[in-house]
Amino acid sequence: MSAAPLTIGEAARRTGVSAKMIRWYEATGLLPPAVRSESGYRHYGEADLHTLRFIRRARDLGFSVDGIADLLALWRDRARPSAGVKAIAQEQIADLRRRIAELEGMARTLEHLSDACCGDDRPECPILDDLAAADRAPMPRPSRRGLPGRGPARKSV
Amino acid sequence: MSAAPLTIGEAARRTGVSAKMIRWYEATGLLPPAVRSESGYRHYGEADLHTLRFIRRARDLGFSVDGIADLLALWRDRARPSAGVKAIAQEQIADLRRRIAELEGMARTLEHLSDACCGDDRPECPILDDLAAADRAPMPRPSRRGLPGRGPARKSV
DNA sequence: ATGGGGGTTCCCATCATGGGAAGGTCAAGG
DNA sequence: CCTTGACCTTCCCATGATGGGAACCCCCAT
Repeated sequence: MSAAPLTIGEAARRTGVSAKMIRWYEATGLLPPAVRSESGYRHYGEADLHTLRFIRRARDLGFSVDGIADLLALWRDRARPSAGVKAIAQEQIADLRRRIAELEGMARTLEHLSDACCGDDRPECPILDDLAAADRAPMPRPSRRGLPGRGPARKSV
Repeated sequence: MSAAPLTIGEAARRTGVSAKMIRWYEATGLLPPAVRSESGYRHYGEADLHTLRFIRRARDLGFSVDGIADLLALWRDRARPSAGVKAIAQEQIADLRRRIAELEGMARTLEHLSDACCGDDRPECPILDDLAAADRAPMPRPSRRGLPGRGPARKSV
């Protein structure tokens, strides 16, 4: 057994987690410190690759790093009750549904406005009229809490 | 006319844009430098409030600050063709739809997994089994490009 | 032995937002 | 007049997950 230890770049290639992120996960405690060669290179074995793929998959399902830490702990505890895992998953689902609903609301509003705008050479524009409408209640901003949202924004719309 | 000039806090209260953000919008050029009193306090008039409400509304529709800058420019240009505005709105809609589809995919997958997990005292858990499945292709991460995603993440899942 | 590819650390940027410190200003009340 | 407290100013820092890049070290193959 004990396959040849892989360097971080190789581990990155095989798991789809970038070398940069592997280092970061280690620095922030999501991963235990990797074994080092004499010269300081990190080395990874099969078990590490497994963990990295787990992380990668969880990220793809939208879990935050904190959530993944919880999942990893449960994963390593072979006696865990599945109820705990299911609860985490359902919180995540609820979170996703909340975010979807928020975006859906925005999209629908914009679609209405866009449909009402003829989009030709003339300056009349219901979209701008809506944005500029002065009669909006200054609601206390529905608190953006709980919207991870991943990924840097596009450069410009 | 010329109503009494408002302080930044008052403007914030009336527009739903926090004082902090008003200063930041000014610092980054989204807003022109505000008029100052002798002692350095920023003062805002009706036109400024109007602009701030415009910004607030656009943020609520998910536009990035860059997008809002474009919209503001069009708004101020009374001769603009509405086509430009409509194009921006439709890009934004497409962006929202893309993000929704991504989240929807995650939610559906998780729902399948969650449904398959009995969530009791026993340790068997299809959710963890899926996350741990080793046979995943290390696809080059579907490039998170173009997903603004607003708002800081929740503290922990 | 030399070159190139890849490792290491450290710093910086993103995007929109809030928290907080240190210090100046203003209006109301004693 | 002076205090008090609310409000303003600027400046720095943190968030989350990610990438970019510099400066430097290491290892293997020609």
